[in-house]
Amino acid sequence: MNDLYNPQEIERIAQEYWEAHQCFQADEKSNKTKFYCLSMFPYPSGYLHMGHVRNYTIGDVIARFQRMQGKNVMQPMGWDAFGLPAENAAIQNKIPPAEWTYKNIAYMRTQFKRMGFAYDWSREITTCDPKYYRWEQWFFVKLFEKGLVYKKNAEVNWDPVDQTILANEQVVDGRGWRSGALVERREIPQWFLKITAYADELLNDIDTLEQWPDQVRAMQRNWIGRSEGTEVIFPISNSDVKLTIFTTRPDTLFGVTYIALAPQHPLAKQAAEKNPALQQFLDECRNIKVAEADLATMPKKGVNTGLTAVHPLTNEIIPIWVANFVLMEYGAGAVMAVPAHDQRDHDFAKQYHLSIKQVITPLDDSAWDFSKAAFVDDGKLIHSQTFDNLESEKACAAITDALIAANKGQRKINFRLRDWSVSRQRYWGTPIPIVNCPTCGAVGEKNLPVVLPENIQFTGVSSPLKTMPEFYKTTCPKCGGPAERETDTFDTFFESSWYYARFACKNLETAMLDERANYWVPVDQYIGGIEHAVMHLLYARFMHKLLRDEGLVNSDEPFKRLLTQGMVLNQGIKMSKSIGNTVEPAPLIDRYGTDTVRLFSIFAAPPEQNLEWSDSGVEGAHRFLKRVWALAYENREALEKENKALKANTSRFKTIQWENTDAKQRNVLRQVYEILEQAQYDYDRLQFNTVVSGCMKLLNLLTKIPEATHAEADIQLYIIHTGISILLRLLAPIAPHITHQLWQDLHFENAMIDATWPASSKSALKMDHVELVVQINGKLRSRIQAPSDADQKTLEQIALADAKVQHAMAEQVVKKVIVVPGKLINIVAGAKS
RNA sequence: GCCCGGGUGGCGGAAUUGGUAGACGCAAGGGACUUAAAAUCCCUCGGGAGGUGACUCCCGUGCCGGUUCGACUCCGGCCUCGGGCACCA
Repeated sequence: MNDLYNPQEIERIAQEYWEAHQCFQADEKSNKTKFYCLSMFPYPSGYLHMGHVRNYTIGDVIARFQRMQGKNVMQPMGWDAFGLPAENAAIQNKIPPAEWTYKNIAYMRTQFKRMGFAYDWSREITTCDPKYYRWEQWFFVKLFEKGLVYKKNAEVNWDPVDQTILANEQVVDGRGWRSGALVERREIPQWFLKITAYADELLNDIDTLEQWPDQVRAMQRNWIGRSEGTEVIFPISNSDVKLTIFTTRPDTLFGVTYIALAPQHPLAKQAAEKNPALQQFLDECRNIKVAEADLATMPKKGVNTGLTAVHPLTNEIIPIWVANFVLMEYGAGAVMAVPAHDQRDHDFAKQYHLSIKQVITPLDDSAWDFSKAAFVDDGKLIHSQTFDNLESEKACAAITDALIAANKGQRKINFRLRDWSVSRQRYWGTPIPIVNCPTCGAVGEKNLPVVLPENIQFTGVSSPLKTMPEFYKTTCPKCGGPAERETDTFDTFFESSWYYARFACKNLETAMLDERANYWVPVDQYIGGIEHAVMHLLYARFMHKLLRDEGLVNSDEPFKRLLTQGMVLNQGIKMSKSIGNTVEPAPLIDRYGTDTVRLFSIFAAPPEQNLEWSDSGVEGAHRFLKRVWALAYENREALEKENKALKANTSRFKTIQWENTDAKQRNVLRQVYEILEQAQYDYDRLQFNTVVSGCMKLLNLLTKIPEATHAEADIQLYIIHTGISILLRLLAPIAPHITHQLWQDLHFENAMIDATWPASSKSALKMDHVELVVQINGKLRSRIQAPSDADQKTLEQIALADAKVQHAMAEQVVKKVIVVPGKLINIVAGAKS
């Protein structure tokens, strides 16, 4: 052992030890409780950044902590290897996406290994590997045969110059990022998965996810957006066509003054054929990006179609408009507008001078100025024929019943959630295993995998697959006749929605999953960025239910406990290449070692919050580790000797007479155990930054143990021995290398990786006296000492007898005393009445 | 625009969930050691006022209001920063 902390050397030694003993290879044969710890796998962008370091350190701390709790831990790692950046790199550097991706993976793997993460590398998954995606293709064909897959038209961002489809992020100010051309919405046929068929279950099961953050559960609920309402049929005047709309406020039906259609609504398109102004408006709407945020923030506009509808209950004639804010994807792509009782309808009505008709009046009969705003709350009906005087809730039911009786409507549950579009018109993705046969139609491919050709030229104009007859020309699996493959590929969310299960049986070649998946899944702890709170997690939950219904897993949910960690910021803004404020982990590891970088990223902020980068904070973390090393070195000989004596059962620790020892010494030992208890609590609630604080406190305590008399030498050594053994084990999940080395050098039992978690000590924690705070009217006035078993009356008496309390009370009288045992006494005082 | 979070010293954050605001660390200032520097160690450190002094008092958790014996914590209304919004992952 060296008296200087040399991280590079000890980190190499520790990692070699773990490797040689295959410490992190998980199997299913253990009789310990299993614990599956999974961090969201990364996109292999090329190098490890601080966000990765933080994310994966958090996961590793949990995995190592659980292992020390005696669990059979599996912590795997893999690569979410398909995606847009590889195509962009291919255009820029003229390298095939596959080559670029594999090179990145190889480099990033070495960086991960350097971090000392406790991964079972034998389970590594790469999603662009046909051995992985063939099962995804197989499963898709199953779903296709089950009728859970269908094709329909959907809108995409179309770049007319590059002749390609753009991702939302590739559209900048309405123009293609490379060509600069005005982007258009274009309808193309796409494959969809029927996630809406599982909407109710996905919504209801959120209640079972008790160990997910409430925030994420709320976001998922809102995304699914279940709403109960009524479908109302409005016949079009002088036509057989009937227009269907969905509303959650049928009580306002008599206040409808116009109907608004989505620009993509078939009726709008039909009306535009004879209406050039309308056609121009529809064309204008084609220049809006597909993203909902763009739709919602642009100025509200509309055009009158000239068509009218007939009110189903009054037979009034109602004008039909087209409005750019109506979503074709939601409800029926048309809304009944009630400007008196809906703010957006109100704004639109004022803008285009449409009439506003009040049908709801506030319950307290207060006046409302409808020229200023809509009255959107529930109330009492007026101007609604026989429904007058009904309150909103009852009126909704009554009006819906009347519509049903008249055959003009029905009850309807609507979801905001839309079916999952899994087609991407991109090259670098999993080929969709569908063959289009001129006689049989779309047929699922039987001969799997459909391998993506990797050695290609990628230019960014269209997908190379579309120009490769050797790829798309095939024969129909059904009739054997000539046919063509789909050239679209899957959304990369598809790969990331089932990888967690495949880690259980990565090399399985005869099936997608086997019984091992049921051993490991559900994941006990899933860790990832809050940016994945809705889409990734919802798709993975959906996929899990599909796997269950196919008999491949036997649980309902994939992730038992979820931790969503914050981002790494530098000077208050997200670290990013484009802003140029990134901090490279590699040079820091070279300089301070992995343990320092891990320690800092754990200590600087709680996992769920954003982390502010600080160079001097890293120095501080390093300083702490050096002090830990120094403390161990100072006590090395004594501890080594004592540990050997403990093994030989000749230690004098057993003979210590605690009752007769100085209170100062017992006090130190009590604090050691208080810190241990707190750290345990913090580990359990995943607040690791305060675990580090606790370790720092413990170190400070152990370096300042009060001078012991000669007779207390054994006691002092006992405290040091206990303190250091607890400190090293508390720190081991966070800084595994230094603790591995010190544990060994001080001759503690076993290797640190196999050490057991420290047990608490009730006797050491026991206190005769406690300090309580005395408040007067909630303000801190004094502190008192009291026996820890004193009752409320006694505490009250001690508090009132206190000199400072008496001084502060002066002329006031006691009105009430509140006693919080072990904490405080609050005296409610006031002037004599 | 809609949904979901965050806001506490000069800075990162703590306060076990309504009970001592500022733990722990960083930065800063002062001191020790050193020929010097680095490293290390010790002390001070939210703001204001008073006292020679151990100390005492007042203010203070984005802003305004409320509930409570007591509010960083709960409720209502704002301001502000961030995440997501279906083809970035």
